[in-house]
Amino acid sequence: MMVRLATWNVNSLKARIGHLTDWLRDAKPDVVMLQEIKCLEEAVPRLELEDLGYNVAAVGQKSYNGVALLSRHPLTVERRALPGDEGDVQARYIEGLVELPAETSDGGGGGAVLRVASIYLPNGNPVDSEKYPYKLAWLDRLRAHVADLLTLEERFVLGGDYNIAPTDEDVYDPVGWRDDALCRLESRLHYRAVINLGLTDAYRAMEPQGPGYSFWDYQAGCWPRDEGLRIDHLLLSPQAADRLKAAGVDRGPRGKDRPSDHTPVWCELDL
DNA sequence: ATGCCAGCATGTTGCTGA
Repeated sequence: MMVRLATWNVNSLKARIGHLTDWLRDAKPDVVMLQEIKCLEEAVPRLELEDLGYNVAAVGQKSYNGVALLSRHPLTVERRALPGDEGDVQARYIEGLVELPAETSDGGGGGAVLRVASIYLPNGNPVDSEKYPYKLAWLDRLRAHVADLLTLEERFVLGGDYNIAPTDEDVYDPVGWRDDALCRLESRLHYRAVINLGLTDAYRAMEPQGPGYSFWDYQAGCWPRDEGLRIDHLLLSPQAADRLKAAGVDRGPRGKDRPSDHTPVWCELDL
């Protein structure tokens, strides 16, 4: 069974609900990780999503941040925050289990399970503010949690806006962005420490040459000039990466009227 | 060196984002 997953920073779920439902009807993903829903959990337009066949789980926050999971299959929430700092109140992490239909079982008798998470990693700018150490600490906490998850030897997909362009190939102007929190070496080293535990970047694994931009600033005509960055990623456990069949970026939603500044990144797993 | 755009709340201006 082919399972389609996608991650999309919608930059306000309320403002983007029309684009989101249009895209869900077109792309028909099984699981979607959303970021920057910018609303409380009770303000999520649940019925419009459920009408399209999705189960919905969200961790919300007024005005800022906020993450959600959508799944066409049964969904249970495992975590509503990234472990490692009880004092961190920003809504940036939700983790759940998706129960796939029983006929996709690999022999265990029951249905197969896929663990998924939606991640909104701190931006970190400006780098001389307290926001930058918060970003690096968040990456360290993520590394510790991924290390724990890997001991389970499960299939999992951690999708989200990582606010990291992993290499210069992922930036339209690497020199201009060299000292930015999304690109600077210290950020990349902390991110690579997560990847190097054994995760696979789905897009880069399938498209070694493609620019794969997923974000274009609203300003300065970045979209028409294709001046983008690849900062939204689907990171796969080894057991999920073994099943990776395709990955890509869907630029369609970024070209619409009143778009998010990000566009969906997707992958397909044969589970 | 700054603003460029967009969304939101503290709302007709300021904060935040990337």
